[in-house]
Amino acid sequence: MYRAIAQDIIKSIIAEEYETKLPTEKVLMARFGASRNTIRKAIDVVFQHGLLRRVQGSGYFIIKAPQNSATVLNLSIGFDRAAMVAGGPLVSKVVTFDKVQANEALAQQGNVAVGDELYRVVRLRYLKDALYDLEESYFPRAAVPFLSLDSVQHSIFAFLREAYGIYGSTTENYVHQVRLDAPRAKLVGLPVGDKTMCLDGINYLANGTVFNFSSTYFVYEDLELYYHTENIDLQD
Amino acid sequence: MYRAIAQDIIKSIIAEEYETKLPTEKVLMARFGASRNTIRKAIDVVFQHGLLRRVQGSGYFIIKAPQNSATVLNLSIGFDRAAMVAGGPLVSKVVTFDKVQANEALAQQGNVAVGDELYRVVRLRYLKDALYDLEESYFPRAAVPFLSLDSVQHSIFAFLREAYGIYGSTTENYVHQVRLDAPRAKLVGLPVGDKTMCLDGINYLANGTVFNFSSTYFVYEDLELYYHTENIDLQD
DNA sequence: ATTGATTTGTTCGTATGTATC
DNA sequence: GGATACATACGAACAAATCAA
Repeated sequence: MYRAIAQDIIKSIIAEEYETKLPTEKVLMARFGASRNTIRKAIDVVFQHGLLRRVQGSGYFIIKAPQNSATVLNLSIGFDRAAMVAGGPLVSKVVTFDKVQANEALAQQGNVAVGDELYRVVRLRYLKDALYDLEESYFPRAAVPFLSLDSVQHSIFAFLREAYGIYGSTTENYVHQVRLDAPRAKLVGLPVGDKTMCLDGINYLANGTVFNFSSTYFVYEDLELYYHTENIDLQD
Repeated sequence: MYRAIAQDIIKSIIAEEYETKLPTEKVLMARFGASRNTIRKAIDVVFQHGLLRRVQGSGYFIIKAPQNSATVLNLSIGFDRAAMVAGGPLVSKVVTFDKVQANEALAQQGNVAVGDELYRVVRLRYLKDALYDLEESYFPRAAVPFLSLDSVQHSIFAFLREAYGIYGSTTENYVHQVRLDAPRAKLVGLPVGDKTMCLDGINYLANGTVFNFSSTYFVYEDLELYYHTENIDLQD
């Protein structure tokens, strides 16, 4: 229920139905026929997407800036979702699609056991003919029974959602800079040793198992990763 | 109440009082003498700090990895807080401390009006003699009445909290790569044009006004910015 | 393999506090 | 000061996933 309401509110924000503020909780309660607790839970979700700022006694204010764009990826809504609306869908060119066994390094990176069987998908992704990123993605077979070449050419997450009802619940993200090695540099057309912004992510199912982990090397010019945090006053 | 409980739970996690799981809600209710809703609200806070993964029917599992360290900044707990425990306090060398008026670019960056009076603090920060970052920070005088040179040499946020009860409620963060211009390159000792990871942040008070915005250029080797997201299933 | 107990997830109602207008 | 609007807290009930007997 609160998910649907949140979804609805987010759509309204994107459609710019509200100028600067959300309607009051009271109004939303009437509109959606839900209790105050449910409305507030829904607003929490919208807030966590980085779309709101709240002021007690005044209201919920819409944040204009982080609207997902070609150069701003709102990671608060999840990388997969962010990448889907970044000024048009990304086009994937599959470089590698095979199965590998997790070695020490991969096991460490993906929080899985050494020897686990993994689908490996390496893709170059383009936004309107401009190279956007290089994505090296792994899917443990224990969690993902089957991946087709076709699914891998489009949105893998969308495929998993539709085919298996697999949906990520939490993601751990690490942003850092990496000096490109020769093979990767060649793939993205940058000099060897170039400092590139990289997002490492681990995606968990609701039951706590890893169904995906990946490294994404960003090439696109002037790209910004946006996210939003709430600072609760934990006086110590 | 839920803040204090959250604080307590976080301390316990850091002190490694729990092995892999949190006690059940029932136990926590008894321990803190609070209702289930309040306990769950507190756990939400801990969760948003990126310290937990939750599994319905099973429990709350502690995430080991993102423990703040010298090379991992957990931004889910707020940059200021993360920087304070990054393997020892950072030592600041103040480069500039003065008052300026917001020009077009600053007004844009900080979501303030052109002409607003700003404290400007530029600092180099070190971790055990190694340069950690270059921080260019601005504090609108409308929100921050006074800053002393002394306060600026230590944790400014701690000073604001203690002196004025000023506490940030939400932060908007943008991570990107910047090619260093000559003055900045000289300050940090990197080549001009070097691609450097930069964190732009805007900090808001609970009443919605900006009390700080900043750009932080990271120099420290192998630094990773960590954050944690929850992906709510908004089926569309 | 089914059942039953445990544990977290969702939703309602209600009351009171606090900041803003 | 009064009305409005968001924040916090308690109690209760049922749903859904997990786990152990």
